[in-house]
Amino acid sequence: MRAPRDDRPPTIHDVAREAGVSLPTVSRVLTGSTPVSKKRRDQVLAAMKRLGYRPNGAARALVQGRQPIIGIVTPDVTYGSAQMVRSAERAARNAGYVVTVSVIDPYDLTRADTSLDVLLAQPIVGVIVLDFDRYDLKDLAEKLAGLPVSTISSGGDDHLRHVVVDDRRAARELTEHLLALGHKTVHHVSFPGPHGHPHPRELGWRDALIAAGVPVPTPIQIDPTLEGDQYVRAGRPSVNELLRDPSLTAVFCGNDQIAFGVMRGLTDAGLSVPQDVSVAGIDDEPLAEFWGPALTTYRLDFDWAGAAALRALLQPEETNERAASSTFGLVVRDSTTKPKG
Amino acid sequence: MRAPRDDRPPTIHDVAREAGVSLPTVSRVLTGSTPVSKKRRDQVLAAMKRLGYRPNGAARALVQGRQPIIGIVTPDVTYGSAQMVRSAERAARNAGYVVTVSVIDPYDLTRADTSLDVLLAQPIVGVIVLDFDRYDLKDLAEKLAGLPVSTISSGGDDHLRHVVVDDRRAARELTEHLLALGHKTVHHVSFPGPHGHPHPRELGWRDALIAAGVPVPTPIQIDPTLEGDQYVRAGRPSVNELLRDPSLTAVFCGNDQIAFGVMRGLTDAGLSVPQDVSVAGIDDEPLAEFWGPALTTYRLDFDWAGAAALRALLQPEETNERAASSTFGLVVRDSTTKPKG
DNA sequence: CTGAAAGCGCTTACAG
DNA sequence: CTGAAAGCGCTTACAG
Repeated sequence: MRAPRDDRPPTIHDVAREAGVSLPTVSRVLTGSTPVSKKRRDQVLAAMKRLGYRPNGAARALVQGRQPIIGIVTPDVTYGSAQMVRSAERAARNAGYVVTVSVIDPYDLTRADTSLDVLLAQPIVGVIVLDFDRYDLKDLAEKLAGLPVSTISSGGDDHLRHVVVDDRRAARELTEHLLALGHKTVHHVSFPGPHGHPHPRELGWRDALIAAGVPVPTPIQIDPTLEGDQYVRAGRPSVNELLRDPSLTAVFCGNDQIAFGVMRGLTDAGLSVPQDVSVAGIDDEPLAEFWGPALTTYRLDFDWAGAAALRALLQPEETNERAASSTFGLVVRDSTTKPKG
Repeated sequence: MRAPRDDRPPTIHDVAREAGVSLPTVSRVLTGSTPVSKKRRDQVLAAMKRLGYRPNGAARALVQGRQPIIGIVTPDVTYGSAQMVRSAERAARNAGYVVTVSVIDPYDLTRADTSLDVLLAQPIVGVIVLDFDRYDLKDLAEKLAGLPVSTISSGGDDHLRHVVVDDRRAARELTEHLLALGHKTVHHVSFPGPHGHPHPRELGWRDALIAAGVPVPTPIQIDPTLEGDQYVRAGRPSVNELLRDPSLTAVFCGNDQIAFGVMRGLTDAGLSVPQDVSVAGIDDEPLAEFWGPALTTYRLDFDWAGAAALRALLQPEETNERAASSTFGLVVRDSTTKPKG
């Protein structure tokens, strides 16, 4: 039944024999759980080196009942999610965990299923779901049932540990900023939400328009199957649709990438930003301030959120945090101004 | 010794009892290795559902001797590495593996050590190292000794399975493009290589200048500890250094992000691109074509490379591939032109 | 400080 | 098609 020795890497057993000590002794120098005499410790260390021994995480995990792996599920790899992944990864590593990232496209459920199954077949401690808003909640919740899950979303869900990055509020404030400048209304190129539902960013935009009692233009939808780094491509063509409304003076875009594309499209159409049309994004990517004109946008707490989601997962008692750091807020730059005339 | 039942999730054993079948039967419906009668299969499935059973990957891994996890080590999360991670992840998933990503900063070896140790303590099949050029080879190779490793680098290493994305050639061709336009020489803002060594992109630039017999300006170094998405910030300040040389007419930047920052800095200094100074990047990020002016750059085979590195890891016999697809090559846009006069 | 033994949850020949 | 048993590599009480 046992595979021939050479097929498998050396085990603790080989090390023990090589070092002339018992199995538990090897284990002890590995874990440091119990003191081991210097002499034996050195023998063991030398034997490990000679054999090229590497501990088998699966075996260790089996015994200890849990494995230091945390799964991260993200709908795409945009600036924001990359930031959250990075900060969650850093926090996880500091806590002794390793992070496994699965990009699960809410618009490609067949592949998504495979991805999730592969992820969930791993011995993981729990799962962090980024931009939870974009998933069809029931499906995902069912799949994850029984596992510790922490989510980052715009609103939070009472049934799950969650961290709130308030996209909806950000979108509302951004829209209010444009209205306050004197625009009669604000158009919107929307970031895709879950199947058939608007993203909270679209809801926040709508909130502001309705509260102000101004007309609500039909939002322009971009192709939801675009890859995360291709949103900029969606911006340019959407300009054609925007320009059908001659009253256009201000656009709020579902993220900075889309805004970059829209600005480019407007320029190509002979319009200037912000003189003819004001444009705002959301995310505050590093390039936003370097664009010409520098982009008005909204800084979200991505760095904070990743780490907070990890805390929520590991320490449920202190859960359900809400972004409150000073890095959250409107960033007014050069791409928005008063309407002409 | 056994932990109280309620502390641990249900096992195959619980399912077997609940379903009134034997242990191997449950295992068989799980793996599909052997046919199971419809009646029992249904009983088992129902029991699993009732109990919320989820297979324990660690146990499975232990038995099978290998675990479907592949580690990816990357120095940062820039556009190129994000692309490679994505394509490797996709290929891995299709092959039934899950991918674990560790961002390991070549300039922060203390943290790097922890990261690597956590990663290597996991039961992984092998490791893919992205942008291998940026690491201090000996250290890393020693750590990874004995594990299957595949690398993506500019040159390849005979001791390791590797995939070549020829940065050096790309940098050379880009520099040649600028020289061919009539520039007397080309300045360089360099992308950080491994400690104390130039990155292949810098070498390629130097190759071209030396081959052309033109003077080689001192390359401008950016802060190597910058995060991957912050390179754009390095571009602007480097303009001050560039402008010390009054003969400046062309700059090749170590990546597109740096080029964006440099273009911004030049504009801020009252110079126009490309009339006063030509600027080229390397990577061809999605934004390169949307920038004003659209950036001349070099498209590298990131998508291909990630998948190829996975193949090299899993099928060493067909290893050591070299980028050859049609997506590899110079992309001339608006940011480069002939020198004035 | 050290060793013999049991057990983590699962899969895989083996024998029907 | 099905069940009893061994074993994957490691850790952890237990007994000295």
